[in-house]
Amino acid sequence: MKKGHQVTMKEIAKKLGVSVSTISRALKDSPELHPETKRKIVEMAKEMNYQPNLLAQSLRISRTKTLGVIVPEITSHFFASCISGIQDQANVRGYNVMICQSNEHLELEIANIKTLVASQVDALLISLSRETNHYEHLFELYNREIPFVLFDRVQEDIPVSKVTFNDVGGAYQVTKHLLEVGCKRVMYISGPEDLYISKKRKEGYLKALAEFGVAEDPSLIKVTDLTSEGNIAVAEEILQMKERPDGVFCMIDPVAVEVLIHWKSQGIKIPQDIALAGFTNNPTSAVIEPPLTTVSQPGYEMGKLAVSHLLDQLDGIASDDPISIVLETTLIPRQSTQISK
Amino acid sequence: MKKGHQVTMKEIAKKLGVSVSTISRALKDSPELHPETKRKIVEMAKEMNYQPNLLAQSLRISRTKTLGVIVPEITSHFFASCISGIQDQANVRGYNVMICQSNEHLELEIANIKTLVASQVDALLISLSRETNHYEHLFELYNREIPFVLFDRVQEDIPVSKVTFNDVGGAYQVTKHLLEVGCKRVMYISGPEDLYISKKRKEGYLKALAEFGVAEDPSLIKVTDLTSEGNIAVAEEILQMKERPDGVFCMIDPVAVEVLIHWKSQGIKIPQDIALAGFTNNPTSAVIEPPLTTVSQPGYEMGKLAVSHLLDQLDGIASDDPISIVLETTLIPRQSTQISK
DNA sequence: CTGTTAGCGCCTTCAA
DNA sequence: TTGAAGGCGCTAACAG
Repeated sequence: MKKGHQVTMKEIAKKLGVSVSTISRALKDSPELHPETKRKIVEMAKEMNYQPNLLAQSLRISRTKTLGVIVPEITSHFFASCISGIQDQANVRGYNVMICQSNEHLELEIANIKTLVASQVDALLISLSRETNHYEHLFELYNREIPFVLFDRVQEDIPVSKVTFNDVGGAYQVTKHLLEVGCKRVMYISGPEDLYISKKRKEGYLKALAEFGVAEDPSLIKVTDLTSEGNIAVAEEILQMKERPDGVFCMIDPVAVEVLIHWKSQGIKIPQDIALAGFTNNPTSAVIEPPLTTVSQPGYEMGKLAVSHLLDQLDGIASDDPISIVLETTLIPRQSTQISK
Repeated sequence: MKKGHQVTMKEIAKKLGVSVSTISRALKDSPELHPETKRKIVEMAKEMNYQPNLLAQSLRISRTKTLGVIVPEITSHFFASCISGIQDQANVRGYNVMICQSNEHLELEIANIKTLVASQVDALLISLSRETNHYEHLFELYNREIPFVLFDRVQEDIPVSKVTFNDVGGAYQVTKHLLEVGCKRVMYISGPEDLYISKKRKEGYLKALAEFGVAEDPSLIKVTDLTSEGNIAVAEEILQMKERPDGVFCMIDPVAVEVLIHWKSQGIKIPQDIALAGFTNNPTSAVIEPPLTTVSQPGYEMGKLAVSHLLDQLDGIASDDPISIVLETTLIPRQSTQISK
């Protein structure tokens, strides 16, 4: 199959017996042009169904008005929300968006960056993959002076703007909530320990404990690799403990969901035996039984803000100096922590 | 902020004292070239960190190796899966992807098409918005000979290839299942009646009834506008019926989920009082209480297949004659229809 | 084996 | 008020 022919300025020019530059001027409503000529050209363009070739335009002005986006996973509801916010805001500002997913692989992340750069996107928005443990590709972007921002999964040492959630605050809120409903032994189930959010949420967890005068207990911090098997293994491990926790805060909702299902299958009552909370506010968490207490992160807002700031920088409205934008999270208390005493 | 400069062939040429065409040839590994020259050029290109400008390349060869995708909603898990499949398969075949969402609006759908066409995508994959009730924009694409395929939300009269699920079959499966577990009065909750899937799933529903010798009963077909309010209104309506159904098949999972939640809040036991089933197999449906019987649609596979076929057509491997690819669905029986007698 | 030339579609001086 | 010329970065036919 071959693509049909697109009308070009040249053809309009020939048809009307004028030069291509006149067409160009007429179509961008240049004032220095006879109104009558302009009218005729605009009319003819419409009649011939002329559509400007963005490729040629971009090549000429060396700007594509396109942003590149890299996320770990499109199928994650959270990242889908971010993308949605990015797109909407980009469109508002007259930009298009090219989206790639890294599938949580460093290698793909690097390949995606390369593709997007080759496609001459004006700037990038990146959320790092779980595998990303070195950052040369990002420093290279920086050195090549290709504007970009990091969002959600960020790396602190890269000198670009970052948009994140107040992870410490969110984890603090939820831990505090567990303590307030009466939990005495609150556990934190963390993801891989080198992940940014693992660290930040642990920080919030410890902060709440400290505030309530509860001593840190290493046996009350478990680590999962975030796979289903890993999550369920941790859930089972907890059941085997001599002294079980009476409240558990999972770093992310999917872990909490799998723990909850496993425990229910073992006859554990939630929240009576163990209260359980997550973080992210996935759609699933609201409908599971019992509904899961969690912390909501406005992904759509995050996407919008990231684009706004990035374009402000591009347009010179905002300074090029990197800033850190921190979005607040909201505790969503549900039945999984509603201990009636 | 201004974007940093990108190295061009011209610069490599000047540095090495050869012509630009020689550079071009070396970089695409042309055989008619002195190996030594080639070596030097490739080396220098790497040293200068040369990256080809896809824009210029595309303009020259008038092919972008980019596909445009339009979906109603990225945040829907099903469409996210499709996108994921589209991207993966496109990458395998050396294509990039630009994604747009219509947010279920016809106007945005039209605007998206325009943008993607202006960006010179080689072809499009489109899933129609709910609002789309006329099809001039698609016929225009067709007339302009821009290759495209429709997937999931299709319109039958457009002479292009379509990828769909066997909706009739899926609805038949799930209705039959309800009848087999002992339901006597099976209801179908439909979406807006002009939607393709509303019609097709009704067809499957009726087919199963007929096969079981059950007469069609108009009072056992309800229509929702698919909003939360609409869904809950229908749920409540059913409770008010003198003769309630004992089994209900909802056109899509989200409807079933909202019905289920409303009924539970009213003290209805599922499946004992009324058995309930959906269609789509959203992640939510597996964790709700009771887990929802539904029909799974492999979105990722759909995306992959749509791209494969489209690119086969583009590459002349497949005929340009439109075909219809129909994917089979799978019944996922869960507790919401597990009536123990 | 390599350079010259021409042009993809568009925009923008510079002249007229 | 309009046209001619040059060039964005790259490829490809045509000469040598």
